[in-house]
Amino acid sequence: MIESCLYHKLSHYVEIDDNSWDVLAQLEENEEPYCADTVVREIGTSADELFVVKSGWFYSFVLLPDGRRQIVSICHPGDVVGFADIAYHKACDTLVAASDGILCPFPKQHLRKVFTDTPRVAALLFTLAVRDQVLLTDLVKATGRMSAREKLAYFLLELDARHRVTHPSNASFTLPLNQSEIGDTIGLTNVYVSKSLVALEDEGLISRQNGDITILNPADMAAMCDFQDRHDQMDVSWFPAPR
Amino acid sequence: MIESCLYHKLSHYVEIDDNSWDVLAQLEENEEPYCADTVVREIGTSADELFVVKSGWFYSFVLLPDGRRQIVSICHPGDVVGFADIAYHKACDTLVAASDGILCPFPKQHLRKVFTDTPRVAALLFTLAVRDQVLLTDLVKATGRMSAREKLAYFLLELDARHRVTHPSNASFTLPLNQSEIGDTIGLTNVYVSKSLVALEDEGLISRQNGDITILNPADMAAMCDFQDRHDQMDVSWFPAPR
DNA sequence: CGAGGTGTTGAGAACCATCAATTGCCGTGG
DNA sequence: CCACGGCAATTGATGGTTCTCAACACCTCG
Repeated sequence: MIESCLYHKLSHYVEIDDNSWDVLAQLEENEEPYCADTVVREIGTSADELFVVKSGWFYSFVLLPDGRRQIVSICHPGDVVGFADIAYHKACDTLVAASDGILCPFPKQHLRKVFTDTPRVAALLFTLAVRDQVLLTDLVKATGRMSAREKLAYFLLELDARHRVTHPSNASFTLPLNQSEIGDTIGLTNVYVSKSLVALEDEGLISRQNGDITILNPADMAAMCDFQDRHDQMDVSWFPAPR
Repeated sequence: MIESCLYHKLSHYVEIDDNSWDVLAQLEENEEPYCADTVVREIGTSADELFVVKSGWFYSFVLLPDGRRQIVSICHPGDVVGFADIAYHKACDTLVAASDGILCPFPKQHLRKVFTDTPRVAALLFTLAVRDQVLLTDLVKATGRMSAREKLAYFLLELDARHRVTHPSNASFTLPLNQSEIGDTIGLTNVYVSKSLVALEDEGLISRQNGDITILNPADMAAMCDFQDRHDQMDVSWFPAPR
């Protein structure tokens, strides 16, 4: 059993038997490196592949005709990318590399075998997809109903929570996104992201040192934006038994 | 084979063999009626059930501590509700009846049998869940990056598209939501929803007659908010074959 | 007739966007 | 080594979209 990001992340939630693992490992058979800011897959092009993130950060976004951009998903090592495209023939968003990184593409058709042969893995993938959906409801809540400072508190706590799954001890994390990208995620301008970050820092809620973020007061920040950690656990009780 | 909302809706996308249909029919075995504005399931309570909507409209929302509300999903007859809760032990949102209606609850544990015995149905449910995810990305795009008028154009077109799946000929549809609920969906106040609706009407894009909405100029409205119809088709090419 | 829910309209204020200028940083090339 | 350009972040001034508060009209239902 090879060590992998996907395994590392999933084993946080559920015990993966050898049979399931063989199937999962097939998803990471192929590797494709990408440089920062490279487009992986354009919106509207054929959506016949999904990806496992092996290293680096990626994100996907949609554009309005006049150039306004909304980032809808940020992807870290161990994440499965492209669930949204399973239901459609064409990609619903554009996927780009936020930093240098490696993706493992696998064909959508591969899922057929997963569903027929290893229902437990299918259930696991289902759960991952559904978790993405919950993350999106959190994002809707933020973009729809929060002030700028609350949006940023949510954004930073969410990245922190995700980081903690694989790095439980780290109090701070590196943020390889610029302020325009942050704004395009939570619905602000780059200018107001800057002003709000300064505000959070002045209040003593966070500190920053060249790209690294430290959450100084998680409790107050979480109260401020009603934050829920979606990454610490999942419900696997209904999963089919391992073969 | 009994006629049902679920069958009616799903058969729009994929041929459902008898074996699959038997499994799906089990999801609708039990019925529970709800009056308008009744809470079906509170956020934070045990999430061990999913629902098929048999009749009426339902929606689910989250609240911020100070009372701000964000509606994250609107559910019509034939929809499966509660995918988000599959990944967690506690419900992530509160589900209420928007109008009088009937739900068919079924236990989450039921999915185990679906995944082991009927992979094709599992794939179908997976696809429905993923479609919900795409609808959420559309909503994020609207709340994060659109003006009030654009948000409303998107909102109305989305409901219209959903309505057309089961009522292809109808040019207008009934909207059993008040303007506060509309605002809580797309991130506006009830006051500004009113003003923006009047604006759309003045421009000749829509017309209203006591609760019914008619989209007068779909093309211009769609261009205005870069609308994509997510309901006209789905990709079922990768599904396991019927048994 | 009165009460409550819903929608409309107006005035004022607040928050965030827009525009513009400045700083600092880094890599490049003279 | 220094000059230069480009990108990212910051800061300030101004303006606009939307929110808030308030009043009023309408309808339904008691």
